[in-house]
Amino acid sequence: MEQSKFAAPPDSIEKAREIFEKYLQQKALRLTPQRRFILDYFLQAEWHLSAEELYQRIRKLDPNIGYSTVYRTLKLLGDCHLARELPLGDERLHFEPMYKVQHHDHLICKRCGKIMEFYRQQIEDLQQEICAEYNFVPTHHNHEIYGYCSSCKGVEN
Amino acid sequence: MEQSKFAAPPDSIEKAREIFEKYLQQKALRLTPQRRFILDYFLQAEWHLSAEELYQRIRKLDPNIGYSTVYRTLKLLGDCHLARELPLGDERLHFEPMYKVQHHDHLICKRCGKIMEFYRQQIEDLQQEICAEYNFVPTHHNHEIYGYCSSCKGVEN
DNA sequence: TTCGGTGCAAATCGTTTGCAATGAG
DNA sequence: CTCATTGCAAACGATTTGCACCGAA
Repeated sequence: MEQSKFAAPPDSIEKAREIFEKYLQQKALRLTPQRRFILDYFLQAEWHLSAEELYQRIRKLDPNIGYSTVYRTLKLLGDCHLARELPLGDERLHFEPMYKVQHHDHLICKRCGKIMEFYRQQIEDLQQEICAEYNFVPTHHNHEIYGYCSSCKGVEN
Repeated sequence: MEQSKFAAPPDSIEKAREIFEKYLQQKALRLTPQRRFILDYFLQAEWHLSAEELYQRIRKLDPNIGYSTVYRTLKLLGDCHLARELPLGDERLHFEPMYKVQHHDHLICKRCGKIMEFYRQQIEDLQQEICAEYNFVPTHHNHEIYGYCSSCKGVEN
């Protein structure tokens, strides 16, 4: 029974590292200092980041880590469910660390760009119900609601 | 009260044309043969299309319509809610004609690419409820569930 | 007659990839 | 030792834009 989406995220950095290391071993991949560094930095991020943002921040701490390594590592983290890819409406992909966070989806203001998080167990349950009907095994979902936040909804244009 | 998302889609090509023409007039934009042609072709599409697909099909019927005109017109159609932008997991954006179709969201198989449509009034209602809580005025949403369809769920890899 | 629209080619921009050097196991 | 990984720069692919001509209003 696949349940990656529904498994609780790791609640300690150590546990997350363990998941990553197991994943690498299983695929006969190597644990490099760069990968370890990116994992640690990413998991401690307070919020979702674009690859670019992550790269810029990491580069300040260690200028020897390249752009492509960040991209490649982010993909690995996605594969082992330590990162979640989020299409948040702009042209780039954002990544949300799956660490100590409860699953949630997003409300996005089209005017000021403000992003809020929401969660409804009922919606999660209904999705399960739908999947069962279609005989579909879900791994993850995207759910974003676009519109205008309280500060922007009256504003002209 | 904004309700673009919840307004019924036009149920005749004529009504859709009217919406488009009103929109253009209101913005002091011009109704060109290209725009008319793209509108008509797009609305009759049986399903969501990428800009590329739309361009290729239209080009067969009228080789004088350019790539950029398709993109620009699709954006206009999005603005007046005759097209809905869909991020379906691949690198490109798809556009779904909002014509005679009931609103729905998508189940996407990560292995074979099959796309199925689902709809649950309860989920729509819950979204409204969430927006009310956040004092947020929704215009539209994306909701895609990724996983494996019935034919793919047992398959190795 | 006036500007907005068009097609084309070039530019953008996020992301991916080829490659020679590096280093984890 | 081997072969996965790295950083860099070049490549890619979807989308956008500058521009000179065109044509809707």
